Amino acid sequence: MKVSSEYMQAKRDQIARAAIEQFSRRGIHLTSMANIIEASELSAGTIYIHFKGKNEIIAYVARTTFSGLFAEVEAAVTTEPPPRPSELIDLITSRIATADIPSGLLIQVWGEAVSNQEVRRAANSVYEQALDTLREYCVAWMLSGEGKGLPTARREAPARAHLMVSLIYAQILQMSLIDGYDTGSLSAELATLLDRS
Amino acid sequence: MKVSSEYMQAKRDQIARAAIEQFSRRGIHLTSMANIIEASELSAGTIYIHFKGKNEIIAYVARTTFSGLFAEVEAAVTTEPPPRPSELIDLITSRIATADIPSGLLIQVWGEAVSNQEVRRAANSVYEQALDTLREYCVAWMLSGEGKGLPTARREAPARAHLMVSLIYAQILQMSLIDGYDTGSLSAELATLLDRS
Amino acid sequence: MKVSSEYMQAKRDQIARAAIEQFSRRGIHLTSMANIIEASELSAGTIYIHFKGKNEIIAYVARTTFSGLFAEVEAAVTTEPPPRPSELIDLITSRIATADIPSGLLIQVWGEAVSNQEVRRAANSVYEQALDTLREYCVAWMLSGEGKGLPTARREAPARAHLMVSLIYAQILQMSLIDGYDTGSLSAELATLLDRS
Amino acid sequence: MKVSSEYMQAKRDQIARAAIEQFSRRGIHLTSMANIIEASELSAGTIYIHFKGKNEIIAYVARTTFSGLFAEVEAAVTTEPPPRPSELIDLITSRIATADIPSGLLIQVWGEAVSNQEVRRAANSVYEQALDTLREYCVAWMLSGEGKGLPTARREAPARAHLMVSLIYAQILQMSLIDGYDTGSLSAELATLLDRS
DNA sequence: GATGAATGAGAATTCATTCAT
DNA sequence: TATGAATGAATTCTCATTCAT
Repeated sequence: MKVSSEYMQAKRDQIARAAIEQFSRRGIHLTSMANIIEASELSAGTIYIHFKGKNEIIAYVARTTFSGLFAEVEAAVTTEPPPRPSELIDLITSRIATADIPSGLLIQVWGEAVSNQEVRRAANSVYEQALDTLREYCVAWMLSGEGKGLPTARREAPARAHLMVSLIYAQILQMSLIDGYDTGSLSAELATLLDRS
Repeated sequence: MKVSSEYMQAKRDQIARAAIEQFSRRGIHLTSMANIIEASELSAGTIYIHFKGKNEIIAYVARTTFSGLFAEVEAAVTTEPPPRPSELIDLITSRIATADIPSGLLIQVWGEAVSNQEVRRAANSVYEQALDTLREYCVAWMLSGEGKGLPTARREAPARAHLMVSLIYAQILQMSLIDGYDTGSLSAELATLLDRS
Repeated sequence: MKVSSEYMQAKRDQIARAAIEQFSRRGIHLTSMANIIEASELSAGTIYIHFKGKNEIIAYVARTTFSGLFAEVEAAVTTEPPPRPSELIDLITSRIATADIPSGLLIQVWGEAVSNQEVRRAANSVYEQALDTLREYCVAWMLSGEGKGLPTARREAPARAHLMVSLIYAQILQMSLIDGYDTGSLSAELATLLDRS
Repeated sequence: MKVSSEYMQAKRDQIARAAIEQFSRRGIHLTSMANIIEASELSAGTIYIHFKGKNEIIAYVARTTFSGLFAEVEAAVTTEPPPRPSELIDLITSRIATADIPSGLLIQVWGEAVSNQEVRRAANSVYEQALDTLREYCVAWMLSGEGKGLPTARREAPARAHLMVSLIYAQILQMSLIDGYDTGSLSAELATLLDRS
């Protein structure tokens, strides 16, 4: 029974969606395969046709989660007109808060990365990509928003991008961890620090 | 064979130390009770005399880990002479990097907090304490380091403290997560942003 | 690998048979799941597909045991030609002695009923059924065997049925408990007391 | 530290009382040594000074329970003036119902006797004693109550005693097992059958 | 004799994975 | 490909018993 690879990919996503839902609700390691099987409305055997095992699902979900994060970063930097740095952080933060990838999962996956090499590699890879993307954004912003010259911009952009990544990660962390956390309470401060136009 | 409560506390710590070591190495949920039993050099029964079960160990380790984090924050703000804000973040970060509580455990525990109410409460509680402590530090710094008046300091301190907590958490996250991460690469930037003396 | 519900029921019975055998030999609570697993020639996991746990097995075995007892009562009262009361007790007693449900298990299950609500309910339910069945038998016997009128029969049957249940239970008890017990030694006496035809 | 044997016996009884209470409430095998230790207000070590282990406690409790039963039988047959047979059964039944040995424990101990040789021997021994005592009572009753001659009485007493034991055991069984059981509902019937004075 | 922390074998149960249909 | 009953090693936890104090 030959099936299209679209079909296979759709099944993988169906399983991944179920896993994501269960992982965020119960915790990655408190979610059993039985939980995923039930939530996906598939059978045990079918899951194992599409994934080699639970570890592969975890790795896939981790990559999906990181992709989601990176997609928001990229969407934010390409917004027109270009947002100011503080607006960009707000934008990313608020989009992640409402994304179909629960932000609680991000922290869990970071925790997983500590002892799981495959997940760790994915976390590093996404981190580098985000840093690169924000570096380019910072160069552009310094040129047009702050009126700096290209050499100056290139020199200062890495540190600025690093700061922005840090603030984004910190917002995600606090958003998922702190009950009643107000994302906005950092925004005003960031505006005065980052948006020197 | 009556023993003192110090003895009992020492046993708890012996077990907790073993758990911390195993949790950081293997991951919290990939550590079995058997792993903790072996690492603690105690018997299964003894563990269960001192802890109700694995969940209680996790919660205790989480609280210990958070206490360790808070202890570094407090040690840093009481350093003499008072460090500048960027120095304070450096100080906390570097102390955590070398503390007996592995920083990888902190991230895992944050991940655990997503689905474990008890751990979550502890995470929130430590966060509030750290914020309070940093707020006081910021007021003091603005008065003496920036020459601001008390009303101004009081008004601006919360946002500044929030920013500092965010940066500390972000540093911990990157330190544990990003291979070859250079803590110092953020320091210079922070100095220009935070230390307006 | 979809299977019929008859197949599932057959598995339950296979497990129950193994449990019954082990329970009678070792005692209910001295039988471990490992004993049942081995005797059933199934795996641990399979047992737990078919029963929620040991308690469910105990309850199922209790119900099975009581059903077996009631089946003998019912078989005896419908014997043709209708046996005299003392013959009926003999019949039930001797059938139970040779039934595939060991009579020792009955006593154990009665003991279990003291502290196990589910088993207790089953014991009460079977008792009531047996009493009802014997009451009908007594009415019929008084009408045809003793030549009494219907009102008299109806009035006297409950006490007679109660007496018969008591004697049946007492025989089972002594049969399982007393080494070298001779069931017959009560029969003659019962004949003179009960069979007033 | 030499102590009197009265002291030792008192400790044994203290432990046995705790065990009896726990056994009747929880079931013999669902009672842990820890339960007995707590209920007896002694320590684990002390229990093991006075009993070799749990099995010895069970055996001791079983013997105590059977002794209690036999004591009621004996008390009843020596009542003055001599009770009629049906009164005797009533008397024994009602005394057991209010004795400090819970009747539920009797059934459990009978259940235990199925797979525990020591308890079984005790059960048999008490049964024989009760039978002997009731045989003597029956002889006496037939002589004085029914006006029979000694040879007749001696010939008929065994069967009568057997019947009485059976009825006593049956009453205990139903009393402990059947919710809302009315002991009296058998009494009237027994009066007409047994008290042919 | 009394204590109670320590022991470790053994208990019940779970769960990722397989494979006959 | 899909199914879901079967597997059995691994897991968490308990408990009767011991022994140093």
